[in-house]
Amino acid sequence: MREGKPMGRPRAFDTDAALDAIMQVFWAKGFDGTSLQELVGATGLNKGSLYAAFGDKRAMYAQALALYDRTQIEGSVRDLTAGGPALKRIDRFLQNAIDDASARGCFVCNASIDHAASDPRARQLVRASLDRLEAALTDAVASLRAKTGDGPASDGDAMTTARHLMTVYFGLRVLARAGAAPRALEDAKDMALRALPAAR
Amino acid sequence: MREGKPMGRPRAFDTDAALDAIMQVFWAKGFDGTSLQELVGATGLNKGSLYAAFGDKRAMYAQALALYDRTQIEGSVRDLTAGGPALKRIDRFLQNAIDDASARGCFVCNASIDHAASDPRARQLVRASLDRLEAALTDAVASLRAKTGDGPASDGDAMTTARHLMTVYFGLRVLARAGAAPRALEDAKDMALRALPAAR
DNA sequence: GGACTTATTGACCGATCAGTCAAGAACTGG
DNA sequence: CCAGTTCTTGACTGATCGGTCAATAAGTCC
Repeated sequence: MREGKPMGRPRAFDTDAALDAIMQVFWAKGFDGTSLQELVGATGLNKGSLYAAFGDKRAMYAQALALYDRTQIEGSVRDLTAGGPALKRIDRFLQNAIDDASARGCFVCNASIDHAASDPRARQLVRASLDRLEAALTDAVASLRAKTGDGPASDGDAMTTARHLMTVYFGLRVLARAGAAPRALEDAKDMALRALPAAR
Repeated sequence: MREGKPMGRPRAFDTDAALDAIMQVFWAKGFDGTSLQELVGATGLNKGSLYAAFGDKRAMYAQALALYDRTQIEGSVRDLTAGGPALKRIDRFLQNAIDDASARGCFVCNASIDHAASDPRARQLVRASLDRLEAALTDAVASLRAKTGDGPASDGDAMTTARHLMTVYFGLRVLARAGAAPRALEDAKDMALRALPAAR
């Protein structure tokens, strides 16, 4: 389905591109820090079109979060579960948080503090992204253990380790956004990697 | 100095109590999420008095952050550097982040994402609090190593470990605010503690 | 070519935003 | 008492907030 053109006047703009622009602004400035005017400026659309296409501000934020999950989180998940040495995959994952030059941090992390506390829909999307990340990290840790043959390596242990890594990841995101020295962040990362079974 | 009463009409309110009320609101709702009206409501003062006593909104936020440092951060620093088993002190420090029922999280952590990115003054205060925490954690880790006699225990190693713990702390704060299951957070905490020299 | 449907546009809405100010009240010093 | 100083109060500002709407444009369907 969805074959023939819909009736009525066709959209004059690319919905995906507009949502991407919206995501960039929310990502950098948060929910309360972003005004409709800024979204108008970033997308080049006018207010009416934005509301018609995406709904109200909360709905725009939710869709921006969903887009972040579909692109950025999905990218991290793919990298974490791809081939190659698992230790390297995990290292790169954490290093990305340190190297983020844009200082926007992680949208999911920002949303956790910014808006997820007051908006159930945002909270739900954040939780979904966190679960996906946790699963991907668990996968990476499990393949790490499998390779090094470090005991029976129950899934529970792998998940515990993954949860630790995810906590470190979000901590790095916060500290990076606070302007911590990269050296301090790399110290934290190194210590986290040293706690991995393969590094024993 | 500051002996005789000042001239003019005396303040009818307790400045410290008012600032505490201001801190509570900013802490829970962030900078952009807080309106002057809410501060008026929380303090019981009217706008004019607030501006006369604390300056504009940014200045109020900065003073609220400073108060947080003087009270909450100072409390954590004291607990971390107090007597008793160092492992227990560190454990309690992390557990506090997990047990936070108010879901306000840590004001410094919230500020890092919320406002420190756009306000140099706030950023500076955040950095100061982070440094204090890092120093206290380094102290706790050092006394941990000293007790277990785990090698020469250079200060550099202790600081590296402290940075890891601080990263975990902030990660826990974010995930707790996002509504993560306490079990997941305790898993992360346990893994972090297991990486400590005394636990080897 | 109408009838119908949808998108665009810019003006418009009331509410709220951060911030100011003049007038009066409460104090000290003489 | 009066002069000087500071604090309180509430009304007020212009700007901006999120959100709506009627008029018009651009398409499809018959």
